[in-house]
Amino acid sequence: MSPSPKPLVRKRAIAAAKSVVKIEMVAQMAGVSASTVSRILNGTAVVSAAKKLAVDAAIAHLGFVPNPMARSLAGGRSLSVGIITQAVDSPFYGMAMRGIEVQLDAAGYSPLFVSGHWHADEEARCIETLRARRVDGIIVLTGRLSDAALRTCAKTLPVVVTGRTLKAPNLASLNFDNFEGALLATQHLLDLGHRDIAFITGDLAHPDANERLRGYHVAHELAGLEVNPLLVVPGTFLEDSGLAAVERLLEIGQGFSAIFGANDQMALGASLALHRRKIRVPQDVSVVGFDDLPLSRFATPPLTTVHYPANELGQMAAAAMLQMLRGEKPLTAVPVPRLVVRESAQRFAPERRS
Amino acid sequence: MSPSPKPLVRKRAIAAAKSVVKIEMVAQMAGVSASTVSRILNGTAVVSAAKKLAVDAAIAHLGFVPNPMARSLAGGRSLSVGIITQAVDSPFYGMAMRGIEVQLDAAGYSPLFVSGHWHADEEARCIETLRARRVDGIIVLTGRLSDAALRTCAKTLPVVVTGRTLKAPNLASLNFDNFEGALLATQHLLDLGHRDIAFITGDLAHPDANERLRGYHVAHELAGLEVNPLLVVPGTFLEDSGLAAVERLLEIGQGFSAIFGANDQMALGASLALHRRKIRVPQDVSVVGFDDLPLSRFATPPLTTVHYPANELGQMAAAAMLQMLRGEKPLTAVPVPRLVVRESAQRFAPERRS
DNA sequence: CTATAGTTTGAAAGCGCTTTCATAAAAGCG
DNA sequence: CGCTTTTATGAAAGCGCTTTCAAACTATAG
Repeated sequence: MSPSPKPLVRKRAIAAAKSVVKIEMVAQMAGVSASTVSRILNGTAVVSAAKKLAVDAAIAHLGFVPNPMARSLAGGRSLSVGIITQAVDSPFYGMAMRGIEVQLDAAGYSPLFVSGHWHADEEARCIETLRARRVDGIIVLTGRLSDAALRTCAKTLPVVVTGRTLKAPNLASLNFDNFEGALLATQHLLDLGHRDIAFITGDLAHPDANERLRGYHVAHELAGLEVNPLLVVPGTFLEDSGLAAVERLLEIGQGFSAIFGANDQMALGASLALHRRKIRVPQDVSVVGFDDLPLSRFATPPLTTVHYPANELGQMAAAAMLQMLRGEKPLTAVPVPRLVVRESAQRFAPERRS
Repeated sequence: MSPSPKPLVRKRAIAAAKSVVKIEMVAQMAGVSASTVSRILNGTAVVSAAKKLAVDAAIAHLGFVPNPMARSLAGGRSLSVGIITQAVDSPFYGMAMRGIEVQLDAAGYSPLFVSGHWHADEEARCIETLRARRVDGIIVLTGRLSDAALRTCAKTLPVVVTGRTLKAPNLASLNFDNFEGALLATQHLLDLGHRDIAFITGDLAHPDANERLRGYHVAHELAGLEVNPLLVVPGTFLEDSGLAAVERLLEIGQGFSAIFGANDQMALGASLALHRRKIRVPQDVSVVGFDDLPLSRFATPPLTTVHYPANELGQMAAAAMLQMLRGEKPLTAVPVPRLVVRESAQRFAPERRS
């Protein structure tokens, strides 16, 4: 046993041929210590102007890019935030994701997208995944997670959630006013003279769906009208459920002059059902949707719908997250609903079919 | 200067109240060294069955989850792969992303999505971003990057690219047969008796767009027919360009009995233009698209289109990447195109408008 | 039985940063 | 002007893992 610890200067076999620039090299070139470079990089302390200049030059010259893994490990933050979306392949969530991406990127954070597919337990698993990846915060786009679960999550990480209103420490909620939107849409139809307005609900396990339903009801109330319960048909937010809903309505012989779908996808499905029965939109029946998907503008006919500012909402969610991460109080104002009038709804004309 | 290095045992202030389980704690509980735990975690070496059992138990008991940052830093791999997509908010890329996500996840890798927005230089910047994040590989979904740029990139990282055929070391390309798909669609229209088939091209800066155009041409050739160049109208892959294309055709009085849009979005735009002019689809004019977007099934009328297996393609791209990462030769077989016949195209009936 | 090759295991050296602690230099004060 | 307070800077200790190296065993043979 040789007590003299021989200076084992060995090299990792892994390090690829092209060695990346490290902070130490920058330090050396600028004639300062690594600590100083780090301080400049993070703005953690005051550094003399001269040294800052030298370091900046060295960084530029060497093309140094700090290794995020090392930073995270040492700094205790990962500079990434997890996004729980419901479906990466949904146009709707896609827009929100885009908004988030833009904001986060500007602040040097990376988004980590995972999808929960509308399952509370899958979302819970997503949270675990994200936690394992050591994200600095989590943005939940709507979803089925219970309020309690979110609160618990917020105990250890800042959380931003959309699609519900929830007050809790370390948690911000951005809720688009679905009620107001549905109110607007229903009133539009009412204003056009429609009295028998069918409503295809979304999945009622979902707060959004309930709020939209409520808007439909309240619009009637405000107009002093009764809602015919037979005109309210359940849907799932998917196209085929809109189609099925209309077929059911037609089957039971329930008359209606307009349809309000709780989202565009169902409204489009409903349109197709009407088309199949040779019922014209909007001449025979008016159709209104909710969400304003990009494609709705180009539907046949272009769909009148409530604009859902998914992109802005995403941006705001990200902004709120960044604020929380900086220890500020997050802003939670959201854009107000706006009806986009296109061609799928027109004034009620009595000479329609039953 | 005291030469005796006093044993500074200080604690980080950062470490939150709830300390996470570390590998050392597992080691201690299992009565082995951290090295052994690591070896079991990674399967890097043979470990006696007894110890493995003890360690597994300890891991389960403590709920230990290795810190990916530390792993990456020490191991030299980040266990993440970068995906350059063109638009996170596109239904089309969304499906591919979903496919990628699934595959990667199963292998313990994380996807890192960035979008290039159809700009070569923006994509180049994306590559830098990803490289800075130390991804282990890059998947490029189509895009405008030059072949040369991709080859260069492949020198330092495994690359998988879709939407083009490219042979290079350390690079796999998965190319869906757009030509064959367009051939199928055009032949379908030809078989239905159509002779004046308008074609709305995609953005021709794009290989896919060219291949689809070629399919349109070759289908005519094979049928011994001439293509009327006036029937080929440029588009951009976006809905409004499909609409504009049809309007142009109508304006110059060019007769046609069918339209083949280089993607569904344009085909849908075209349908709307027809609808506006009171031209019925498919009675007056047949319309065929390409891509088979989820919504196309519910268009009015449901769109006949070429199915683009975006999800499968995404899965395959991810699978190929994982194979490369493991040092295997990647499989690059892709699904063959398939025409989905729905209701927007029907047999040519001469009693149509010009 | 002792020498030799083959296995399993642990100690310790990093991976590339951040941050603490200590020190040297600069500044303030009587 | 000596002495205390305040900066600016550097040395070095981790962050939580992986991996090398060598030591401790075990099995195989001479």
